[in-house]
Amino acid sequence: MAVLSFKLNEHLYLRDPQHTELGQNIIKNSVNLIDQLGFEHFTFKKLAEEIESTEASVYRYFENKHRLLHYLISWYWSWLEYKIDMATSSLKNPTDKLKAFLRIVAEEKKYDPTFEFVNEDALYRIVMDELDKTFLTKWVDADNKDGLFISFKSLCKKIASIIVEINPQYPYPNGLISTTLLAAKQQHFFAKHLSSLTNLKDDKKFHQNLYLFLESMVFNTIRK
Amino acid sequence: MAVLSFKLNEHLYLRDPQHTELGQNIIKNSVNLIDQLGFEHFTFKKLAEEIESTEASVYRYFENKHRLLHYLISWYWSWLEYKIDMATSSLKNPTDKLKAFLRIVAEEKKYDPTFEFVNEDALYRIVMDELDKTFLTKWVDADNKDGLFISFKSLCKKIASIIVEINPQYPYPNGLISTTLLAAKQQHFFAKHLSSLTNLKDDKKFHQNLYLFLESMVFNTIRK
DNA sequence: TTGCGTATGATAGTATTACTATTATATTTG
DNA sequence: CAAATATAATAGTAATACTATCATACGCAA
Repeated sequence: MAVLSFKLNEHLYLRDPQHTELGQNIIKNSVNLIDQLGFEHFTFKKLAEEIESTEASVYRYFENKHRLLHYLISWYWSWLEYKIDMATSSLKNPTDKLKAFLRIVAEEKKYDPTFEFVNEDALYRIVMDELDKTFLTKWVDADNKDGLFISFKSLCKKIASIIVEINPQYPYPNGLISTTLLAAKQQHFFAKHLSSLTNLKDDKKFHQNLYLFLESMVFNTIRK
Repeated sequence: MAVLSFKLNEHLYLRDPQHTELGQNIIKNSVNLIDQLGFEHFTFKKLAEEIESTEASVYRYFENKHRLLHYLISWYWSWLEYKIDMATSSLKNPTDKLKAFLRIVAEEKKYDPTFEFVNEDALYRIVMDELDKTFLTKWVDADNKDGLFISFKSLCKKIASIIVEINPQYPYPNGLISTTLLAAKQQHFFAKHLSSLTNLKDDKKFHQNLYLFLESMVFNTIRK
């Protein structure tokens, strides 16, 4: 079986976790632990206990837990971009491409056996709950210089260029896409926890309705 | 001079800070300190040093710093709703009302002498940087039960009802408004720190252009 | 086979944080 | 003046986010 992995920015880690067993264990179990405990209550100590290693060993892979979160979320965006590339490569019409993009953003994230050591639905929940913590810190600018956000930026840029294809006059393609990506996870969060802030319900039809919400917003906004 | 104050949910505090000098000092200086240090590096100890009081005294007003943040942000939403009420009360046409709302959301927040003990532009920066930390925690559901989010919900609800007036067929008024409110502060944040995620520049015309971005998104999305 | 480098484990230690508790003092109110 | 209440002063605790040191185990090259 072909093994697919993503090349992530080197500043995300001290030692590449994809190359060693301990590294893969760190990734796998940190996804599960952060999902369970929430990022604030997740510590390298607890992770070390879980994988029967030591705090010091984890610190040899990641400078701190914040960078580990960056790593996981970058992985998520790379994975999403990969899925979007697969879905759009055969399409010619930019409108179809944009729809395919929205469908993948809105769809349910399920465990994908292509990546044995990442639990995608847990990772999706982490993105939903913790994404903003990667940039809402005093280190944004430094992190940005280190290139920690390139996965997200790359995805945004790609979709923005599709919008430009559809309507070269629309002046805010990047803003609209970043808004759309963040709205997708916010609406899911609100459906779960603060239901009066959304009209979507956290039920079986959620992903379908989220798609309709995003589609109407994006296509109406950019039409000439 | 008339003194205006907002009635905020009682669960936000242990002792109402608006009633005492120490309380007002806590509010005033916590706004400035959080703005300077960021919420993570802000502590009650540092605040106590600043106001020449003690940690224990601050804890008599607020259960913890998280609730204090809730308090400040609830104050902000109440203030915004008040400004929107002022601006829209004389308007009959729901389209005009919605535009007035968007103008206030997008406009620059300046120091307003009506509220001597809150520095509104510092508070706006806090909202921009720290808002999401009020709900992205393991206590969302408990906090929600305590009513800590009513200021934000109340604002959302009010604006959503204007959308319903304009187009009763549009199915996602609440989702669109929560998206708009969050997009406003996200785009400002991106303009400042991650400029490739927006098409707006953090310059003098920022607020004007943010208005145009939001207006085109909202009005195009809801039109019949 | 020896020896070397590297990855990991074991253990200890530190400054800071987010509190809780207790007691003393000052101020307000009845 | 007495009683109630707010605040100050001080101490203490468990957890966190690291850093440092040393020992061991493993693979590989001479």
